[in-house]
Amino acid sequence: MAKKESRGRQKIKMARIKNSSHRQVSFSKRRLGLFKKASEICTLCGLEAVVIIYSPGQKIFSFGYPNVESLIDRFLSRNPCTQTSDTARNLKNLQQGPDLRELNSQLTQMLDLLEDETNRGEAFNSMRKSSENKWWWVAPIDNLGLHELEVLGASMEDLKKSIANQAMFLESTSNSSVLGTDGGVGVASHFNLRSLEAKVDEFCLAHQE
Amino acid sequence: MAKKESRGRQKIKMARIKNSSHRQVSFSKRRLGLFKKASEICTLCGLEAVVIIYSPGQKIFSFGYPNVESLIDRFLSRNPCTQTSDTARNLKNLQQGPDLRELNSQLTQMLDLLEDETNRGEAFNSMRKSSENKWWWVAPIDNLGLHELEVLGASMEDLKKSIANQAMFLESTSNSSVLGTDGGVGVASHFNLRSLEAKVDEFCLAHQE
DNA sequence: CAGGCTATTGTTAGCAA
DNA sequence: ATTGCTAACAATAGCCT
Repeated sequence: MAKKESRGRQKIKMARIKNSSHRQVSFSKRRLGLFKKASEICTLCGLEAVVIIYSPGQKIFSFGYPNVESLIDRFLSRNPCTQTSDTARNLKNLQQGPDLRELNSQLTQMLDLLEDETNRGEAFNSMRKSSENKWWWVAPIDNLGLHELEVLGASMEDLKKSIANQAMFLESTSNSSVLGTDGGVGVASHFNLRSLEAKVDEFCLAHQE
Repeated sequence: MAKKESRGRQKIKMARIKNSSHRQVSFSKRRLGLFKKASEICTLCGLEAVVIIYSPGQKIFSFGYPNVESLIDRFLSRNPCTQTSDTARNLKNLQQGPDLRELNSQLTQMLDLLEDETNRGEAFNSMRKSSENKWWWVAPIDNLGLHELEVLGASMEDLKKSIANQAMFLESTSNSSVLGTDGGVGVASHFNLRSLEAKVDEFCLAHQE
């Protein structure tokens, strides 16, 4: 029995990771961690929060509870440091979330709950009551994976009755110059949290009409 | 030798904490934790991020690297789902950070570096090179503690030459109806990260003219 | 390149001040 | 309401598949 003893983490040095590959990995992992933390503080403390991450590339990752845009809007309204408030107010009127968002939010919930369910299979019972008025939301900066979204959305309907809580995170691409021309050509959308992706994928295929 | 064995955390249940007091404590701690995580991912991965938290009260806590508003602005610009983009563009022109911000940012850095310095006293040596083009910033939603800010700012100038890195977090109140009338009456501004507050306080008093 | 694994470091409830 | 402490939990860097 060989003993593996040097596989754990080492102390991290707080500086930009030089190795691009390692940096990317760290980013992926930590992004999820950050979003999870945000999710937790929202749930535990019953408050609203937004996290937006701009990757060096063209991707924007954002997480918001209950909704990214409304919170940003509120932030602008509350932030009259510049002449912003006026503009922000106008913004407010225009700012109404499409329906794609809602779908997405439900998707989000499902994915995460699915995880919990898979792992334990009963914790969601008590969640159901307290989470009906809460909606985790992951912002699609552009149109994002409308493709997969529809697929998932369909199968989701089946599950969403019994699950609702926590958060999941979604990536959206906004390659404004490479792939997106006018600002409406979302590309990639990955859903990952632990091993959820695989499970969800199964589910989707199974529930596809 | 009395053994204290039941003082650690227990498994947290992911639901809103009923006890308002506990919830507040948890919020304080977790908020710092979240900001720290955000700070870390920014530093390690060399990217930009924003975190905004809306407490149930009137307070808004926000953290942004390198700058909250510009990132939010960018978010809005990149998010043409509604007719927002137009408005956001206008917003862009108006949005220029005052100078108060800069002061604040420097403060921020100092505080954190101070911690590191206190703890180790030499790690900051290598930081200095790589952090010159990075500015951690904590957003004052209103005008925030202009009071303490000035006091700190003064003493800060003395230190800021030798320190620059990481992030610290600042709270700003936006009691728009209670204390603020027009949107220019910030009130509280606390700086905390571990035991920094005390140290900084000392420092400020020492350096006050 | 994404996921699984695990030793380690990091975070944080519960107390007490 | 924030901080220090400590022991539990949780996140994750380094590896490997």
